[in-house]
Amino acid sequence: MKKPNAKQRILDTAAQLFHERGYSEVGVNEIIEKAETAKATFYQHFPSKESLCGAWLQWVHQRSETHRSDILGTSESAAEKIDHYFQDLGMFLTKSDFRGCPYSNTGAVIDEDCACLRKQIEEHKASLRDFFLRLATELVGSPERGREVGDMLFLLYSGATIEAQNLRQLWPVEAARKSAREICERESAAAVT
Amino acid sequence: MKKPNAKQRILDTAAQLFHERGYSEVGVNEIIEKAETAKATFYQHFPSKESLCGAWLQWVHQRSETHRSDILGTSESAAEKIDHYFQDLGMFLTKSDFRGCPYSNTGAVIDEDCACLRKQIEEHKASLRDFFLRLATELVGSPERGREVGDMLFLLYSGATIEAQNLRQLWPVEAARKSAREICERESAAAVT
DNA sequence: CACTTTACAGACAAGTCTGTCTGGTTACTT
DNA sequence: AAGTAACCAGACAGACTTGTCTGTAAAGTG
Repeated sequence: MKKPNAKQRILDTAAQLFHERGYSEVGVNEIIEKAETAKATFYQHFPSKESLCGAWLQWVHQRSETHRSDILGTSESAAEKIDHYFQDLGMFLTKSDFRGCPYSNTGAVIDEDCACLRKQIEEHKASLRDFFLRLATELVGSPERGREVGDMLFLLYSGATIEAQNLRQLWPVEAARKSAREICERESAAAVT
Repeated sequence: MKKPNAKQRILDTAAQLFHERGYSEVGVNEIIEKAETAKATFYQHFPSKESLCGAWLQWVHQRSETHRSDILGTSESAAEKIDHYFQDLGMFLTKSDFRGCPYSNTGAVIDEDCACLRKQIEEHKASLRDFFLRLATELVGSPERGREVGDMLFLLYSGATIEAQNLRQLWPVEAARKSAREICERESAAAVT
């Protein structure tokens, strides 16, 4: 159980701290201290704190993309996959003390000219939206209706995430999940017609 | 057109800056400079920056409560009131350059021990949820079903707000509005039965 | 062995942050 | 006219911020 190299340690530590308290509330000094490394080493690997934030968000993106494609790869029905995803959200939020979406939390504190980070947020959200769009289209058959239902699920998911964070409670996720299940039932029934 | 007193100037300036860039990204120095007042005056009226934040959130809460009770007071149907509220959200976000909910944005950057601010967030969200709950219950008749539909609308509203902020685009609000309209149609049709 | 990469410790710069304090000025009220 | 409350300018403390720089030590590679 050797400890990983400095860059990885910095990234791991930053991931934890950024997620727990938010990008703007964590300083480089704290990160290197907790990562047990030196400031020179930090700036050898990351040209700035902002670029570390970018690396962190990319890492999160990769994880969540993998998670979604794992779900898409199962033999479950579209409705089951959607339900599965909401269930996992609940587990994730419970585990991480109700700190919600790293992208939304970061987007709320960076200024307009962090174009690179903004783009990452945009791309992540587009990918998440697309996930729901695909499943909804599979569910209802029609692409037009699929887009509508997909966006609805996407917004329910986002709303549940942010309100669970605000209230430090799980019920928004459970309410969203129940709503999603209801939508799936109705839409798949309508699709048969 | 005399300029208002110092306290009001500080509050107005802080309201603008906090909303534009977020609580944690705006310093006391900038506030007093833009409000054209002195630091001593600031601390004469507000014991701390945090208490100014509390005053700001309270002010926002009052405005939004008034807005909601204005809507509730009209002669429109429940479905029209809900649609009205989503429409107003779109106008608000467009006007304020897609900076979303002050409460969510603040909640993402304050730490766990700002109990006072946390409570304000909780209360505001409870009041917003209650607004949708009342309208949904009016719409569907049954309180049980009203709670479910109300929560769904609440989460759609929150999701639309946060994603419009993340993407700097209006479509999440329009999608949520359309979904809400659909829900209202269906539920009120079901309620007649 | 020599060379290069990686990492370390930490001083330092230049600025920011919140909050305190001193002292002086304006304006309203009695 | 005297007194009081509000206000203002700004120095100051003490801690924090990101980022640079110097110099050293260890580890892997030819």
